[in-house]
Amino acid sequence: MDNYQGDLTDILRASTGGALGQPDVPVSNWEFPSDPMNLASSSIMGDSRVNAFGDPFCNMRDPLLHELNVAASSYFSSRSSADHMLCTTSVDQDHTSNNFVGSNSATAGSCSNILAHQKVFEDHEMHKSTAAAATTSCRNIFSRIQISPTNPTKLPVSPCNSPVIAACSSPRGFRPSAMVSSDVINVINSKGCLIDNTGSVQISSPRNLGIKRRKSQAKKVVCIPAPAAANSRSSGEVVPSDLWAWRKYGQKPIKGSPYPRGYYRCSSSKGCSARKQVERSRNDPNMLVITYTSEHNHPWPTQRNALAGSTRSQPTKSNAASKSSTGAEAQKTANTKEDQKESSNDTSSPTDIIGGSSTASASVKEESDDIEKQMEMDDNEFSEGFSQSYRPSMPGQSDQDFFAELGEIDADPLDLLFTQGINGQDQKESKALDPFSIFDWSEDTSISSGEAKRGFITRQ
DNA sequence: CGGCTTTGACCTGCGC
DNA sequence: GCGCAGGTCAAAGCCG
Repeated sequence: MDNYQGDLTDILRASTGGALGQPDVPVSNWEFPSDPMNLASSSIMGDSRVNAFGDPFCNMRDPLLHELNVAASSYFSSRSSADHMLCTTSVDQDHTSNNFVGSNSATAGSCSNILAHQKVFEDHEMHKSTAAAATTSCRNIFSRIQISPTNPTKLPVSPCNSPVIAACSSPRGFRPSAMVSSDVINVINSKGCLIDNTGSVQISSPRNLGIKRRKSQAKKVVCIPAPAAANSRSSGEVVPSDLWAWRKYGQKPIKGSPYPRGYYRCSSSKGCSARKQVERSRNDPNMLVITYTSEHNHPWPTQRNALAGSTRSQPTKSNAASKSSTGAEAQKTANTKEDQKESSNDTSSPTDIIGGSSTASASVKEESDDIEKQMEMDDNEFSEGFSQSYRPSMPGQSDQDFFAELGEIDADPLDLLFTQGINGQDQKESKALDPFSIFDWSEDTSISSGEAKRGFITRQ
């Protein structure tokens, strides 16, 4: 949990200490859109290419990214949470990582969720979008901070090599990009997501460029707070879990980084080429940089057992260590709870899907080895890189419920997921539970799966 | 027994 | 061509 505290700290401190560069923005000024999901709908996200090439699973969303969206949904159910969210936009650069005091755990959780979205920012997609698109995307709570396609020169000198990030202000409550100072950007870069000089996410490194070109694979990079110890492995490596089953097949020390990089491949389905790399940010050990490579060639695992091992949060040796205090049953319980938590992510919680803890804030970023080259890439190529989108779970739960379920989850969230989300049934029911159509992820909605996904993704 | 992690060895691409 | 670094393989062992 400690790993998350810093994020929450950032949020709360920012909320109470005055928004960085925007201390005078009344929270009340920020208005909720009538349709929260439309917030996530930007012209950037409006690209239908994702579904254009017949990917059978194109309607599915990346569970991780989905969770981010869901978090927003949950967040929207709480005005107070929104307030905190607003604050997160102005993260204090002077934040410290571990001094958070959660006076309101529920709020803090929501806040973290919000932060997760706040830290979601786009990369190259913004470059491919027009300024108008950027403006539109500002409606997206997730993209309030985005890569600016227009004024890269104003970028702060960030340790990160990440593309230009510009504040994307809400047309209603937020000021224009000026509201987000370079400090904020720096914070986001340095803490939220270190798209900096860390190995796999490094953009400017000739070697990495070469590797990327060599691999010629689309990648998406997700930065999240390091999950709590519950997910830690014997090596101390924390591996966020998502709906996919990942099997670790390698680990390598990365030059220049004190933290090794773990290599995982999807084990949900044989033959699935999806892979991910997990490493800690060398600039912020509390942050994990997860690089997803390739794509799943199968739908979400429909049963949790399909993820066997994926949630083996305390495997083997580490388990033994864990058992020393709690015994095998404790481990079993831990795993079960983790599964539950992950499952709960399917339904309402974004927080755990990534971090297995209740305060996962995430930054989702995608990179390309070369923006210009990326720009040159045709749509088809792009789609091949991330053609797959995933159908999200349809929680229909309030964030309050979510927090309640963090403690005990009885129902199988996956059931909810597939009854509401995938089967597309009970839409009325979902509607009732989702007055804002938050969970209406049908392609016909203003925010298609591709939109939702592309809102956070570019290619690498 | 199946699936997982661990970890050293091997492979590959790139820069010099 | 060599060395480096990242990425992958596969054997060994653990766990439920």
